[in-house]
Parts: sequence; C-alpha cells; structure tokens
Amino acid sequence: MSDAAIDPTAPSDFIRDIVAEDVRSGKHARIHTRFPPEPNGYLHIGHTKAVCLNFGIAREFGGICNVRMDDTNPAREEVEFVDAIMADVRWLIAGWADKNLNLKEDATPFYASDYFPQIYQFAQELVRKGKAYVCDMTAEETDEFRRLGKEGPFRNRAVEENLDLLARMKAGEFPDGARTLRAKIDMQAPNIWLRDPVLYRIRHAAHHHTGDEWCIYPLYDFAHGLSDYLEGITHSLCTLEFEVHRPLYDWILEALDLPRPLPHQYEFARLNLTYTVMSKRKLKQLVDEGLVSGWDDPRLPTISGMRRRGVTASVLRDFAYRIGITKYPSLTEVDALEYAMRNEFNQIALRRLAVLHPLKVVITNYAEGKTEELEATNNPENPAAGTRKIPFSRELFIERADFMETPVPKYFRLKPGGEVRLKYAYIIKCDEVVKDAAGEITELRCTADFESKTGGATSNRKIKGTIHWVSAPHAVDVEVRLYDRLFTVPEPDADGDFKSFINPHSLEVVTAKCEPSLGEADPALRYQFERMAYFALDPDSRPEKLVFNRTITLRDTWAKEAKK
RNA sequence: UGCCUCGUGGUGUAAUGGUAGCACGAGAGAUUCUGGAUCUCUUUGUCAAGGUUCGAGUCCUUGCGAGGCAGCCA
Repeated sequence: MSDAAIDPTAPSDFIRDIVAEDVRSGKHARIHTRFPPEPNGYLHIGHTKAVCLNFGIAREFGGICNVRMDDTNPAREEVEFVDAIMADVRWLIAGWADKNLNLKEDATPFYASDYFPQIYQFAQELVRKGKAYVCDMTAEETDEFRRLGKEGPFRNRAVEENLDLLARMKAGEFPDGARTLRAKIDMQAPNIWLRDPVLYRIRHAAHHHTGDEWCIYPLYDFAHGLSDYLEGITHSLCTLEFEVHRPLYDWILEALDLPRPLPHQYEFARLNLTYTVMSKRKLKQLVDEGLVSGWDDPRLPTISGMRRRGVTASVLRDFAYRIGITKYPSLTEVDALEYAMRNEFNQIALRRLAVLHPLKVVITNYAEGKTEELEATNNPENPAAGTRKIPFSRELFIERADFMETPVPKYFRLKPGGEVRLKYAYIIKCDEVVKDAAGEITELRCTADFESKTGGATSNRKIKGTIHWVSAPHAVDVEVRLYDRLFTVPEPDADGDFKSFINPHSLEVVTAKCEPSLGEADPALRYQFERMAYFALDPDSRPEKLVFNRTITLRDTWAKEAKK
C-alpha cells in the first residue's frame, strides 16, 4: 500500500513517475532506495535534496532506504565523518521517515567496504568470464591509451595468469600503482567509461572501517552498482555527473549475469544556491583556513551549520520539496530557502521583545521606582500560545535605529517632537535629545500619554509607528550573534577566487537587552525578537550567559524603501 | 575535440498531443499596536527555424546555447 494517497504534500517529478510506474507494473516487490555519502566531509544542504528524494520515495511508496557509506577510498575517509553524517541524517528525517530508515542488524549504517569480499569474488568471476584482466601499465599510460582508443599490451592475458596476478595483488605482492584490474569492454567505445575502466587499484593504506585487511580497493564504478545489487536496491538515484557512467553500471551487472530485476540508475541535478558555495572542497577550505569557526559554523550551508543557526529539519524538508527534481542544472535563489524559514517560524516562533542596539529612553513623567506588568501576546498566529507579562518602568531601552534626529522621508518611528507607540504600553513623545561631548546620542527624554496605554481610553489613537522596548532595570543581557550571508555575490564560485567575495559583515556580535522571560529560553524553541528576526539558542549558551543566533531576519520592506 | 544530457517569466518548477499554471522574487494597493503576517492586484515565459498534426511547450529535423564526463576520486 502506497503512502502517497495519505501524503498530499508529496511532490511529483520524473523520478517519482518512474517509480510509480514500476510499482504499478509490479516490477519490484518493494521499493528500495539508498543514500550513499562518501564519509570524507560533512553533509550540506545539497545532500538534503538527495536525502529527501530517497527517503521521500521510500516513504511515499511504502519502501525503505539504506544509508550506505560509499567508502572505497581509504585515503580520504574518516570515522569522524561517518558519525557526523549519521547524526545529520537522523536529525533530518526524525519524525518524518524514521520508519523507512533501513539499518544493519546492529543498527549501524551500511558500508560499501563491508562488501569487499563479495566484490572481490565478482572480480574473479569477471576474470574467469574473460571480461576483466590485470593491466601493468602506469596511470599515465592508461590515460594515454584510453584517449587514443588503443588496446594495451596486457589486454589479452590468459585467464589463469589474470587470476594469479589478481590474487597476488590482493596478497600485497605489488606496490601501489603497479597494476590494476580492468574491465575488458571496448577501447574504441565513444563513451570513455567503456574503454576498459579500472576496477581495482593497489593501495597499501589503512581503511577507516576495514583496517589493514585489504591492500586493493575497488573503484566507485565497480563497487557502487554491486553494492546496490547486494542490498536489493531498486532505484539508484545520483547526480548528473554520473550520467556517463550509467552504461558501465549496467555493463557490470549484466556481465556478471546477475538475477533480475537489476537495480537501475537515474540521475538528477544537484542543488546550487546563490550566495554560497556547495562543494566539499571549498567548504573544507573555509573550515581549514579558519575563515569560519568549523563545519557547523552557522554561516555554512552544511546541515550541522544550519541546524546550529536554528534552521529546523522541517524547514529543510519543505525547501527540498519546493525546489523539485529535474535534470536541468539550475541555480536556486537563496530567497526560496529564506522563505521556507520565515514561513515556518512565523507559525511557531514565540514573540519576545529584545533590543539589539540599545538607546536609553527616560519617561520623564513616569514615577521613579514604579513598575507595571503589561500583558503581551506570545504568538499572534497562534492564540493557543497564550500571553505573558512584561515589566515597564521609567527607564527603557529602544532600538537605536528606531530614532532619527533628522528623519528621512517616510520615516515614521521616533523623531524629535514626534510620537511613537511602545508596543503593549504607551504612546510617547520625544522632548529632548541628550548627547555626549562627542555628539553621540546617549539618551532620549520622553513623556508618555497615560491615556494611550494599550486597552486604555485613547489607546486606539492613530499612531503610525509602533516600536519594541525593554525596561532597563529588568533587562536581561544576552549575547546575540547576527549572522548574514557568507558571500556578497550571488555566485561566489563563478569566476575568480571565491574567498575574495566573503562578506566581511557576515557576523556581528552584540549584547542585547531582553525582556526577562528570555532568561528561561528553551533551546528546542524558536523565538522572534519582534520587528527584528528569528532566533535560536546556540549550544554555546550557559544558564548565566545565553547566546542567541539570528537564524533569519524578518522581511524588511522599510530597508528596501529606505534604499530608494 | 569526442561522447552524454539539458533548454518553459528574474529564479525554481507544472502542464504526459487539447485553455501555458503554481511558488519564490519584484511592483502597486488594503489592513495592521511587528514597516512582520494577511488580503487584493500587476508584471514578465515555452532558445530559433522548419516539419508532422484539426491542434505542438510536448513528437521529428536542423541550428544555437548551457552543463557534465574524458582520475588508479566519488
């Protein structure tokens, strides 16, 4: 029974169409996909697309999805990455596709390296069938012959000799690069990957998962399709660059004459996002050169970075579904991601008053020492979220940007002699601007219209501007990290050095003045500092020193207007 | 250069031979105790030229453009 009927939000795309047709025709007993990361780096939002596709299909068609470490290259893979990848995947699918996550019996992910014994047997089988041979050419010679479409001198070795040499390769008798096992296909094939591709190479190196057991390692092309076959994968989904490898994928499975149905490979376009870089190499460079704080730096498009920034798994999934699946190598505007964040946070975030760049305000006609408790709405989008009390007193902080001594046109916040509403409190009028010796504004002296208190006699008096504020004596100080886009241009890796486009203002750290209730902020919740942005607690937070990360600003039509 | 793939508003996508639609963005307005949210409206598109057909974004041909591959990386 397909889940598609009970999930109307499930998207439609050319791959799901194929799967649906295969389900209809009864080609497979059960749909089985896989997510096959190489454990050589952290997952990023591009992987989100693949995870949501593979798990989404499993989910919609009542199937399962394996997470398989594509670990056939001991030189660059590490256990640290396996753990990080699994944590990210589990987080991403939690409460959504847990049921469809297929793990090994000991609850660990699958590893291509676990199949090395079987893959080796398949290699021997290919040799016995005369479809693979041991080649003694150097890497350079191999390249050269392949370019020229020329058959090498070892191509027609006898089966027995090939079998013997392969065994000796495995036994460690030869140094790295001395020989390879190659498929015997067609050196004149128009597709380069059919010109006797290398199946095994010699690497005397320890492997993160198999240790020193092997000194020959299969290449991706040989290992991947066989791993798919061994796991019973029905639909092997990968990105466009593997398109030209598909004939080889099929050739290997067919050459071995494996029982049908065979897994089939389908390709889709990887995700590209404006104002960021996605390649593992570039992300690693940013991390290694200390240009960001680590793989989980909130400015990075890594899953761990976005999680730390405050982005939720459901936002990422929603985004992945919004962008769709095609074969067109598109460039998605980051606005689509930001929209997904705002769209969800607007529904769930608790509203709080917090002043990021404080300016002191004294209400001169308000009694010294007096305090009032005012009622504030937790979430206007969700009445069930209820209300809370916030203290008001004679001395307050407001946002520096909410006052302009010489206001620009259309500015309707506080100005000398002007009025503005303090949210949930009074309408105040600015009587006096106090400056220090340097001419810097240090304080505003205002008077409140006591009749205008929220709910009061003239509270419905029309005032264009409403601003947020915090009572100075009650304010809680917190650290706030204001993150912005890491790059200043839409396509940082289009040309030139991407690092020269790094946004020098991608992080601003401030000490904010917050309403008291924020002192008990919950790391599981999302907050909107009213009129500013959505925030989440950073793991660096300690009870005595909270740290908030700005996940995404509110839409700011004033900023756009002011630029005109 | 060879081989493979892909071209639908600014962006991401839908339309499976039958009214080119949706979302994001942009612009205008309404409303608002968040310049948020919400609501209304507007704008802009089938790469080009032929062909098949009653009818083509869809099928065919050619051209143009873009991307991928040409590691003993994945």
